[in-house]
Amino acid sequence: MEHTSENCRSNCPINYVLEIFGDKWTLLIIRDLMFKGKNTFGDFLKSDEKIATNMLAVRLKRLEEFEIVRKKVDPNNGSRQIYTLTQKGIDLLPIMLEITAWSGKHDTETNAPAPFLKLLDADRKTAEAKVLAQLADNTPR
Amino acid sequence: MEHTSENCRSNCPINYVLEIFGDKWTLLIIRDLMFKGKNTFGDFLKSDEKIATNMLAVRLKRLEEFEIVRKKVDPNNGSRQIYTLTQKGIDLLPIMLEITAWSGKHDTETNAPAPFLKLLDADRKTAEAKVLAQLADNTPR
DNA sequence: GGTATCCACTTGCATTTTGCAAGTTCTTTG
DNA sequence: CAAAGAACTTGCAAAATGCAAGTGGATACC
Repeated sequence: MEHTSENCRSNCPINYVLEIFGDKWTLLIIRDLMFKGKNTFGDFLKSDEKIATNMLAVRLKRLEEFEIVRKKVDPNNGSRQIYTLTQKGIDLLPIMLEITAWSGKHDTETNAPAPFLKLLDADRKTAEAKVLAQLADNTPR
Repeated sequence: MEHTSENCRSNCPINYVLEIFGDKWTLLIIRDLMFKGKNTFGDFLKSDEKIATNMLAVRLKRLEEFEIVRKKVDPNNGSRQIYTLTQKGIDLLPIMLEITAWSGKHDTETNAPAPFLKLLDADRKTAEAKVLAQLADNTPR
């Protein structure tokens, strides 16, 4: 999806991510792909926040259009689609980690694991590498 | 504003920020406060994205409720309110910088200044300090 | 090979949120 | 004391969201 004067409000970098992620659902899909090892429509549906099927379908389509997510038929099961992050999607990791750190600091009820928050605070780069390694692990080749 | 089981979908850290910033406008106000030296209702209205007055009023109220923004009557002009970031708001800076870097990399049309993107890429901490210094400068005491 | 089941959507419709235009109130300024 | 500036508020149409039910293409089971 292109980002032209007809369909965008400005070329501000903050606005650019708002035009993609400025809703209550899209970023949850990224979270599930990035941290939870989820990669099918059914997986995303099972998350705590209970996205509806129509919302999920529209959001996945948009993420494909922006080339943040790619889908392929599961070679082991032709009725199953497998979603994966593109490099552009993987590049969101630092944003996701900063968000996690901020919520970890300011939300008293956060369920972010304390050891991970500690690692984040101590050494952002190691935390990043850890998530990337885990991502590579459960990504089907 | 509290974050209880009645008004929140989960205690996931990503979800926590979505419940506050999961719309197309709220983060633009933070941007204006953080990077553009804006601090009044009228200032925010003038931004490129053209937020409507009712949206802006509701968003500012919410940001106050979450203690991300504070308002005070301008001592030099009693009909003017001055909005400032709380510490919780200032703590959003790393998120904002990662967003800027991501958009700078992936949006070919971005208007983020190239020298700043370069600095961000080379040295996140210095970039952060620069913005903080500039913020302290134009914050009325 | 026919039936049931799983999975990924699609559709229809009620509810909520957004967007726009036009006030209103309060305060300062001349 | 009248006019103008600033910060909202209100009303209403249009769009987005949320929920429930339905569809269509694999695969699995007998």
